[in-house]
Amino acid sequence: MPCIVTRFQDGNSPGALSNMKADDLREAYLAFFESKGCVRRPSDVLVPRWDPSVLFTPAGMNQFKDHFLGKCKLEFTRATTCQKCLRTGDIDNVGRTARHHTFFEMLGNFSFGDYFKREAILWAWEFLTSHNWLGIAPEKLSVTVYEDDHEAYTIWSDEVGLPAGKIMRMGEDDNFWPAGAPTQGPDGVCGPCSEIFYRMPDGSDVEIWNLVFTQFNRVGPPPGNLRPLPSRNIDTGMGLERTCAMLQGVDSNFHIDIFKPIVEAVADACGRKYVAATDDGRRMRRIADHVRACTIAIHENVLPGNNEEKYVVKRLLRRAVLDGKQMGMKEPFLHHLPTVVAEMMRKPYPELASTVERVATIINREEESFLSTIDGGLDRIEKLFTTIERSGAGLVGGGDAAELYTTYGFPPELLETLAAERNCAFDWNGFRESMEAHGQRSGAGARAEVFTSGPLDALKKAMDGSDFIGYQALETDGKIVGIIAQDRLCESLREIGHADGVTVVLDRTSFYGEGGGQVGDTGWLVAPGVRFEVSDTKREGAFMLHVGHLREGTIDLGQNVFAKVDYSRRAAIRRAHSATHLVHAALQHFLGPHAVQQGSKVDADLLRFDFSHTSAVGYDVLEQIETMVNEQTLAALPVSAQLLPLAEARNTGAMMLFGEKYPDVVRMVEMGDVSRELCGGTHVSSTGEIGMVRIISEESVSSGIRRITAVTGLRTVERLRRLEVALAESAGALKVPVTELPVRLAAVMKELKELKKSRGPAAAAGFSVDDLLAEATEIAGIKIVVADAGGSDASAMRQCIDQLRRKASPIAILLGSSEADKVTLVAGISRELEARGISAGNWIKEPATIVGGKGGGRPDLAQAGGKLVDKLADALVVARKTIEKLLTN
RNA sequence: GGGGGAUUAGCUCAAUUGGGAGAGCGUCUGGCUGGCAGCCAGAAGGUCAGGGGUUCAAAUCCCCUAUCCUCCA
Repeated sequence: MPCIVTRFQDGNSPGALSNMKADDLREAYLAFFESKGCVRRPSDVLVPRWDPSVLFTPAGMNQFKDHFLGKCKLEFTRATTCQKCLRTGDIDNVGRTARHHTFFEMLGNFSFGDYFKREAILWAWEFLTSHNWLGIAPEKLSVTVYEDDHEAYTIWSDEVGLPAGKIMRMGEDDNFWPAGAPTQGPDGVCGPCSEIFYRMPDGSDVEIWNLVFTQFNRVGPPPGNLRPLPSRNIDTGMGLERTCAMLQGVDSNFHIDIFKPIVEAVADACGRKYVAATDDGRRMRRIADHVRACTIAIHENVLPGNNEEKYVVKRLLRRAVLDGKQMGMKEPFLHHLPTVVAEMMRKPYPELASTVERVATIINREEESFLSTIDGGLDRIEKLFTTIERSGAGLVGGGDAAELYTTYGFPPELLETLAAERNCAFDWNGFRESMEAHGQRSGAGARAEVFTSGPLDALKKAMDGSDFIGYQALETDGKIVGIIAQDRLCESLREIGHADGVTVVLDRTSFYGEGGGQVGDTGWLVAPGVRFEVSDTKREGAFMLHVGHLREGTIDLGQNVFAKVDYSRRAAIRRAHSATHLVHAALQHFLGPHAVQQGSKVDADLLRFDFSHTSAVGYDVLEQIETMVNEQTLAALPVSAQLLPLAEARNTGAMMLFGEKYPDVVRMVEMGDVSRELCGGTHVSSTGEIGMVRIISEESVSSGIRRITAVTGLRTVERLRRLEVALAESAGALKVPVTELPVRLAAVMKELKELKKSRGPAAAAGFSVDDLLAEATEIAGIKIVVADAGGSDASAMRQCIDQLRRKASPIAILLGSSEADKVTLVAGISRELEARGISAGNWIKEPATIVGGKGGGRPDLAQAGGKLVDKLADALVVARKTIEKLLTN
């Protein structure tokens, strides 16, 4: 692939190491802070699934939340990272401005109760200005501090030596984190910050570095609500892209060495030239940004979808497709771009290369799906335009546009373009109002706090977690270290028969908490005179939470109990979990390496396994997979688990999931030489224990993801038995051997159908059309049939009328039938009578009232009904009189 | 998590105020035919997503469930 070298004018170079490449800046920053004692940590994943309060990693500090709160044991108190981040708050500005992105990288250094303001400020200054590092001319830099933060001000002025004119004091909206926290909230840790700005060649000041000094705990509204924290933290961030732009002397982040080639690849894919200051230039930058974000998100297995982070990816992709469409692109083109993104990111994130093909496929699919959504909306839009033209309004209403958008996903920008082609205006204000209303209706979801807190926080400070010994033992002594009822920590539990589950935490347990797809254990916590039934086990951090009900006695904090896992259930879960690994391996073998796990649920002798695959897995392949898995269970392969460093596990080729962040030491589960997977779950010791594995279904669960459900062990036996009984009973009923059931059944069905067909609808009701015709009376050459059709239903009578009309026109027919508590009448007349102004609908009205009902229909056929079953005969008499009168007039 | 929409023949989709379930393509049969989606005639093919309700009558109105699409968080 072409590597485009961006050249810069020397006149713009800010210092000694000008024109520094992004890769070099990243390395320099991390190396510098390493030299200050910070531990270099890898970037956290872009999608932190462990953190429910955010969809994407928004900042470098995210992976250190627990460190900041002292919620975990600190193995280091200084750290530095280059973090992949994604934010959508400023999405509308992306492409329009020089500095806004969705995806970006943030360089940061962090202190957890270690160094504070002085070091953070001095080091930042050193890194920026020292000729050993960036060597930026000091006169180009200025800073801000929070208005009350005299400490920071003094460091900047006295120690760094910045003149007063270069230090601005700003209010809480600009220089506090979270913004406006002192007066507006939220409660919790917060602090002033200090920002460093660079004077660009055009005279504007660009913020390149933010130093956050978290030193307060906010408690309620002011005054006096900011309490000093015992341990103060440093959280800093320097935007990689904008700092690069500064160093490389380019006017936009999109023109730095790792970004410009992506923008130009977009231009190539669109077959036109990139000209920065045009609408298309803006579109290309936006596409480049969005594709960069999506490439990495999809790499982490976040596929475009309908909620949460999946929806963000979808929205980004669709915006990019739309931009292409607005530039005249008719075919998918985005999928050419991930390769370029991976190449630009090769140094820091080499793993992107391994999934780039898959990413491209997924992007292509989403492009196609969006294009077909647009196609689907087009005929709807035609209808809209015809009504607009008819009304002569010359305006596409905002409400209509919003409906098209929210219901059918048709983008308003495109609608505006189409409207313009027909000389129609577009009501953007109305559109925004309608969207506002839609937002109101949807209801704003409660936003999770940045730092969540719960009843376990105190426990987390006191200990690392429960000691889990459930891999080896299913029974153990343990001490109760926490009791949580109604979301609150309690000293004891005395009430028997409480409705809501209570959570018990032990210092040591054999109970496996739900995780890794495996369901939680059940069982008992017992002590003399005490029985606590555990109905589920969950986990939070390293704590196992035994959820259940007290059945006997009382329990207290500090008490010792004996924890007994339900043995046979756990054995069944083990079987299913080990079978899952075999199924996973077999899928990869038969479908290819793309068929990676997307999620799973492992229950007692039941497993559900989701994996990436774009089409249905054929029956024959399923059969092969099932056979392979059963061969492996019959071979009774040894299963072992061992702890080893992550790097070592990676070298063994163990199955690892992209986008998962693994701890430094991982647990690797091996089954013979057929499966090697990182897994924290519980497993059999030989695959022979699994018993027979049967795949019972294969289905689509969302686009690009298939689901296999299978049973193991005793459940397979039960299932087979149940099916056999059903088969045997069916065969018995048809009096054939089981093996001949399909043939016989087909024959019976065929016979039944032919039988039904050979008898007409009238015959089914016990009379014939010919009989009716024979009983017909005649007035003025027109036949009249009025008859009781027994128990026929309305449909049979209709067909009967049709036959009569075909056989003997002109004719007027009215049939009635009765069931237990219901009378149905159907009347029909032939076309000639209809032409004379006679209406079946009018005819049927009077008889209908006789049976206590009403009815109507079309002139040539009408239907009515009533409740008075014994009046049917009367109704028929009336019907005959009525039609005779109508015909003689 | 919430809002809107959809679900009808193998496929793509129609069906006015509630009143007889349709078309095109595909399939099958027969006939015609020197072409680019050949033409003509005929036939088969339906749990109108499932369940409940309103009504004399429901594909159509109401409620519930499932699945899919879509917007928002």
